[in-house]
Amino acid sequence: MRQSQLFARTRWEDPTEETAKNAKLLIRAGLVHKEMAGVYAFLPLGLRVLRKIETVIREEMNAIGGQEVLMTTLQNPEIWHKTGRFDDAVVDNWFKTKLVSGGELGIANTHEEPITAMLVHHLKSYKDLPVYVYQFQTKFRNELRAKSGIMRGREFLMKDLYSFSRTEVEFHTFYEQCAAAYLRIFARVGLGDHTFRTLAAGGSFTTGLTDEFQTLSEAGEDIIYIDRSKHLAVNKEVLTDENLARLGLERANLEEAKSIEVGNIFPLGHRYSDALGLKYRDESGLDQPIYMGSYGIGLSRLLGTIVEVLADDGGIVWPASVAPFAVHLVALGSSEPVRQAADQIYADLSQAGVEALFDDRDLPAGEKLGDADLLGMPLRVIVSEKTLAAGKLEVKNRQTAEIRHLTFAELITEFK
RNA sequence: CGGGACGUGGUGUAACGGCUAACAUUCUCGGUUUGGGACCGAGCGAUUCCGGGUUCGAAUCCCGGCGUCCCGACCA
Repeated sequence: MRQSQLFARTRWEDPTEETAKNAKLLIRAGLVHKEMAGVYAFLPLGLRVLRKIETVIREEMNAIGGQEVLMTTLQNPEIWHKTGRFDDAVVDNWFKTKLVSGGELGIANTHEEPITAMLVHHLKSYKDLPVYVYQFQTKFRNELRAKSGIMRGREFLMKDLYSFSRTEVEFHTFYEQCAAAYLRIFARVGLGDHTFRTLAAGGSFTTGLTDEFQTLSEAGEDIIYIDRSKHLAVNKEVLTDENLARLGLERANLEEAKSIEVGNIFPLGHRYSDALGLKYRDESGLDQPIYMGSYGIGLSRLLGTIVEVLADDGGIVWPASVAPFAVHLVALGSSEPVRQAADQIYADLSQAGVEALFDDRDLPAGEKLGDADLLGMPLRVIVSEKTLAAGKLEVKNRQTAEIRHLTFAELITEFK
């Protein structure tokens, strides 16, 4: 993409109304637009990151047998009455609206009920199970207080998967598969070293313990105790000797840290399947309850977490897996030879299938280099009088700041 | 929801109760310039968040509302 065509402009100064690092950088870089507190729109570059995160998650969910669907935002209250969760006293952060005819509707804040109710029409026999259904969908939650920029919004994109198993044992097998998939996802988006599977309390969904995936960051809302060698952690809320023993951890090896909850997985048991009448017929012709689990990752929060954790003083640092573009091609100077050479390299990169953002703007070098740092593509490739004279491109790694001088052919091999 | 801070061109700031609300930047036009937020010149851009009050006079003081951020509570 030619940067001269990109409508979203960068800003040099921090927006005064944001204090969170993720919001300051994402707004300055022109990746998001704040609509109101806790509500952020994604601009072209931000959307590209979101789509790449989505792709990573989709690949991992498909690999463990997930089937993707897209449920609705408008929700039928009848279904929710069956679990008692339409009541504002039970779920206090509903957004609701009304039909012209007067009937009340829910606006999706989660999807256990509709997915379970939908599957009543499709799951009948033990032969149909297990089934794993997931989606990428916007959730709306009427938070008392939106905060931390993009991290805790009233509207946000989430991947939610629901598992439907015949037995608790079958459920547990999948639960562990999903936990492993989650660790792969966080590793692939560049947060592997910073993210810990963490034992936590179940909240109002379930009585038992659950697992969270927590990324170490001062911007986090949680306090966890981590064992770095075992790469496991315990949330402060369930830090007991019994739980430590369960995980094979010892207090002496634990380190306290603030963290961001980037994902969670938990057993739902029969709670929703019973309430909504979802059951299956077993081999002997008897009806049996379906054992459910729920598995969530907030994509927009994950995007914000990547910014929080990996950014440096110069701006955002994207891992290659989720960067808007693999290469930021920057032409310095507007002389005809530089222009032509840069155009040619841009065309050649496209030809080679390398996604490049081409800064073809007629701006002073400092501004273009500053933007390149702020936007944070993994590789910055400079074309200038200097590089033309040397006959090689200057290639800078955004994360390590390493500078190399490569021919185009050498550069291309990086992407094979 | 309790507490606190704040609200002035697109952005960032300034202005004792008193002149045409100032400066920088962005943007437009012309010229120059190109390796770390260039230069010169000329322009455009504001109902000072909204409503009410005090006053000869309000961006400024008072009341109410709305909004934004922060702390706490809450967090499927």
